[in-house]
Amino acid sequence: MKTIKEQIDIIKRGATEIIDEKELEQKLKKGKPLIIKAGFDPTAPDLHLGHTVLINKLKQFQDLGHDVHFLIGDFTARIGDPSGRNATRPPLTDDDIVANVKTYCDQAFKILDPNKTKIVYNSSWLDKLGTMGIIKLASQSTVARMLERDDFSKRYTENKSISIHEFLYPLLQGYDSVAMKADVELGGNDQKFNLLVGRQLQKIHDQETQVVLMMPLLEGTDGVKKMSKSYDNYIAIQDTPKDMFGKILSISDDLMWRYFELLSFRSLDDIKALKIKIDNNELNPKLAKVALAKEIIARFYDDAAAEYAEQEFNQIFAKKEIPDDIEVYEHTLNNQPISLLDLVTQTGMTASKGEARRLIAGGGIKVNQEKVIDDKLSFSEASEMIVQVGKRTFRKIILL
RNA sequence: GGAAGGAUGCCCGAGUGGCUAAAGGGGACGGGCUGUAAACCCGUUGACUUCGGUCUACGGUGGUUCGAAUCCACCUCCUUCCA
Repeated sequence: MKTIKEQIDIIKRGATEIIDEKELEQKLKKGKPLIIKAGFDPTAPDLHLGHTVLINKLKQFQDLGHDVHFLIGDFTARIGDPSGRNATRPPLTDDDIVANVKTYCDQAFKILDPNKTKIVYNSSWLDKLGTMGIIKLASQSTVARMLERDDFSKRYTENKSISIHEFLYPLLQGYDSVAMKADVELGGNDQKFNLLVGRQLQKIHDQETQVVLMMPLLEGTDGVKKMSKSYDNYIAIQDTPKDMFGKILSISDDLMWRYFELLSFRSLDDIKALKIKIDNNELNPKLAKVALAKEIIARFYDDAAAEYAEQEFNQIFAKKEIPDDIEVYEHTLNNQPISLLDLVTQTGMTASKGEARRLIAGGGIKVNQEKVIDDKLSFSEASEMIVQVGKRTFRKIILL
């Protein structure tokens, strides 16, 4: 059993803010496992590295002997949460939710211990709330209070619409904490308001207030926006080792440190030492990035997969060779010649013939390692070729 | 319920009858340079095409006109002010 000081150090690592640290200490002093709450929306079954920042933290709590509750926000998912986005999300069906939750857990359990994790659904208490319950809940906060939330006040002053039910989400999320008697709630930085509502409501319900632990939002591979599927800047847990390697290598050097801080299990001292080496030109930043990529791949696959991903990467990009396992596409000629434009579009390498034409004009398509110059190129004889679009899309095409 | 303003391509945004597949910016993609980094430079950014054009597209539906993103009518949605 770790001392309270040691526990707090582990809990604090990487966190942006804890409200309130003293309360946390007091809770820990009781020596009982704490109820740790973290909510997930079962809308996007693809977990990405951004989610793992939080899951890693849950894992740490778990290792410290606390009681991790993985909260599935199935109630809200069935309504279609529009918060933060302009476009409303389509509501999910029950079947969708069941399927999503399964994929969710499969992925999360690559980090968390399934035997020590309780999965709870907020529909199990929110369904019972009823209209009166919701109105009562709504009476426990105020419009002014809601407008304190950044995105609400911003949208309000910008004359953008805010639906009434959006005010309900923080309240429902807060009510989850009441129903769960949460001791600690984990959330992203952007969740601060909602997390604090939990404390407020617990107070009203005469409960001990939860400690709120905020983790930074991980930037996506573009280094600017938060990692998110909708921005297409994410590295999914289910990405192949090859994709993971490529995506991690393509992040900027600045961003690499952020990833080290939030995703690597290396000690902070270790990371600092690495940075000093690079600053002194003793180490190519690329090599640090390779190490990071391999560490992460090994976490979700294994060392061999990480090794192989690196090899393949070097083959394609360093040596500019062609990868081993290329998707094969067969086409039967039937005495009809086929144009490269058609071929490349049919295989899905380009979205349209127009795009293919433009790519050729810009020198972006190669056949058997040769840049294609003529966009009228076509093939009439049985043959085999490697077609490359851009830097990373390869296809082996067999003409019969 | 009354009044006013608005909706344009992936996003923001200019455009008030033909020269508009629609300025400009962002993003994205491709090329160059590199370490598939950043920065920078160049190019592309609706589909089809026999490369002559054809079709689709400025919230929706109709209309005026030789011709509409642009004018008119109705509708939908958003915002503001008044009640």
